[in-house]
Amino acid sequence: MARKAAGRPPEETLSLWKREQALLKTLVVDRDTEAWQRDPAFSGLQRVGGVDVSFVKGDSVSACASLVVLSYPELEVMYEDCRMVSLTAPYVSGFLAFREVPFLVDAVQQLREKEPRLMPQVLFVDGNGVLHHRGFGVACHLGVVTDLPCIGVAKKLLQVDGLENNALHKEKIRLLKAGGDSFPLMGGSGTVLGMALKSHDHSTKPLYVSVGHKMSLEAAVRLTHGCCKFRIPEPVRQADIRSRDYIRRTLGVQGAPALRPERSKKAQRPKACPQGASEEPAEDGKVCAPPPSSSPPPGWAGPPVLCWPPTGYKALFLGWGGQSRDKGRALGVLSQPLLLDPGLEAAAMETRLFANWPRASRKQ
DNA sequence: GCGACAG
DNA sequence: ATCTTGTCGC
Repeated sequence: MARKAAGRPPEETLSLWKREQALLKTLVVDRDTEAWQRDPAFSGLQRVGGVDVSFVKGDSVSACASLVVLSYPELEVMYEDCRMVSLTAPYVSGFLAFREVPFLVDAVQQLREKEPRLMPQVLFVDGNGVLHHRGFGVACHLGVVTDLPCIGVAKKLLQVDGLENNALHKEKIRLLKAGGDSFPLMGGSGTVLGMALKSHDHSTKPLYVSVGHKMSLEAAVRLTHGCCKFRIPEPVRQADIRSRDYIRRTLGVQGAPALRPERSKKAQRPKACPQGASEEPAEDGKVCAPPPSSSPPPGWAGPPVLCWPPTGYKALFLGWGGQSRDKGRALGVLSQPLLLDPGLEAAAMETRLFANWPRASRKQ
């Protein structure tokens, strides 16, 4: 049953939260504490972790918290823990940790008890570290509470302490794309709060890396770069992928997207990606086409239809034209390959990365 | 079109 | 976060 979000907490609660943040902030260690962090090749580093919380669509309480551990430098998943949780605290900017951290700590604790040998030596956290309203973001919070080195990786700039996503910032991003690897994010106080990082070649949109705990900013940035196959560091990306998949498997087709209205023929033709959409580089040899001998899944009829790629992917995926058994009526396409039968779904997933998608022409 | 607002 | 989709900028 979908539940509603809790409202914004009273000021009294926020005051308590601020006090707790101030208290825990004194425990943050923003320098390298481990030998591998200073090694040029991170020699001695064998396990990197990632955490994430994914939500059930239309339900602000049910979520899946995940913890994954990957080998380093291979970046292969060696441990995965996904669990459904009921969130209590609402999301309030600046207080993300109070919403998500308790469940992540549980996951770390369970790993500590059951598979201590798989304990990651560093955790990548979806969100900021010291780049935060009060210098104590979710990555610091999780780090202090678990005593693990943590790196904060945000996908959007948190505009705080004078940092602004303004024209100057955007200009720096353009320069980044052309040349450099990263640029510092300096707060009003003159302190470097984090770094904007181009996580791989051809990346358009930077990551915002900041110190969580027990690690220097330099090492955090360097390791983040070393853990990126795509824009998002692999540990966080795997945690995200797996928690979303877990929700799909657990809730089944109940959470399946509804049919979208039919698109015009013109609209169905492949066009250029929206600007900035190509966050994952295309892989060679992966072409979007219907599987050789495919037929519509039960309840669907009609030829395969090429659909728009989901946001963030330079990709196509498959859907079926025809009628839904349940939802009835209009010709339409699936917004996700979710309702395809298992074989077809696999095929569709394989074709998500499309090699020759035309790039958007940039207007100068 | 009000601006901001990590996830 | 979740949706989705032309875009840009003040």
